Amino acid sequence: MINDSRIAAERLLTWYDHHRRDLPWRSRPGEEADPYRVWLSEIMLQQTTVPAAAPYFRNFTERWPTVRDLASAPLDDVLVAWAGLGYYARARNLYKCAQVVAGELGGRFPDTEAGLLELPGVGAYTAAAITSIAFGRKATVVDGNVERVIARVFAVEEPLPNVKPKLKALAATLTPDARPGDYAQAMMDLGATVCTPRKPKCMLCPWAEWCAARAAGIQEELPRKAAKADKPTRRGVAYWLLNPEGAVLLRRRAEEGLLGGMTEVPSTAWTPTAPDEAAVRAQAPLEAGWRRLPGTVRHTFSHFHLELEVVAAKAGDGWRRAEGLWVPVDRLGGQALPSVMMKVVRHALAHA
DNA sequence: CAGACGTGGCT
DNA sequence: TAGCCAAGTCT
Repeated sequence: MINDSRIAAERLLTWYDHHRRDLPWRSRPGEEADPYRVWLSEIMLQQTTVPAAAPYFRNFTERWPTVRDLASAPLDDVLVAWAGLGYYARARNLYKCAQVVAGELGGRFPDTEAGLLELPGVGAYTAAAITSIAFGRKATVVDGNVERVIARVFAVEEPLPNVKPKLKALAATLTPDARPGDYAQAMMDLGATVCTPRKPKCMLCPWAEWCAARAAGIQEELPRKAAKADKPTRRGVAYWLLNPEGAVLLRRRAEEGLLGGMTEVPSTAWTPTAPDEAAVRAQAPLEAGWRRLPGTVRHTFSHFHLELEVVAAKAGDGWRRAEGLWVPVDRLGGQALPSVMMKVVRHALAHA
């Protein structure tokens, strides 16, 4: 058990100094942090791995070097740039947040947790991360990594998510006054590289000698988690429609909800049982000689599986009556197509 | 407050 | 293969 939090923090920071990773959003030692880059990276990293976020971060910062640049961009450009990263509400909130900061806040991010918490898309974790990393002020950062480290060090056996408040309170008892940003990143790095979910590398851990879970031999079992509900399957039919000019019919999804504001290949509703012939005809964007393409597009969202059949047709003279936007096939890359829709596109291109 | 909300990589 | 997992937030 850790009985001297000051010594534990120093030990962790020393470990961090020797194992600091070079990440695109991380400032060099001694270099002043840019709150915009810290904020942008933290939003992108929510529920997202470092390798997945890194290229997006590079693209965003190259295109929009400041929060004012981002706020000045059309929302659709931001959604196109975000396409493929997932959790699209983050992109919409990112844009809203940029408007607020560039507008009423005069281009400066709040430098307190309470102030940051007011911003769209910024919750407890992100507020603490920006406070400590961007502004060098003390804050207790608790993400999934930190929860795991704390659950193990203190051998907390109650399951997540109910035990979150307790883990945060325990984490706060360890947070030092010195080097807030480095400490926050050290805790997360420790969880990401040493105190990993499976096969933790306890031999490399700066806190191994104080770890209660390790002492009890239960480090791989912690943190315990409540069982998750299994995912239902929904089914639908997507419509691949080409006009005489070789353009594809796409639509913009509703601003709220799943894939909100993103572009899609038109489809029937996604329901537990596949739509029958009549339903497919009724929901088609146009009367046409629809023919079924072989195969199935499968995709898994956070809370359900999706199976899409694809039907294809060439639109006749009345093609202008279809609702949506016609996009030439070679310009689909400029659309805000989420991954599931990219799968549909690839499937149609391969089989149509 | 439990459920909605993406994706890709790893085991 | 099927499930688990990643620097969470919003409603």
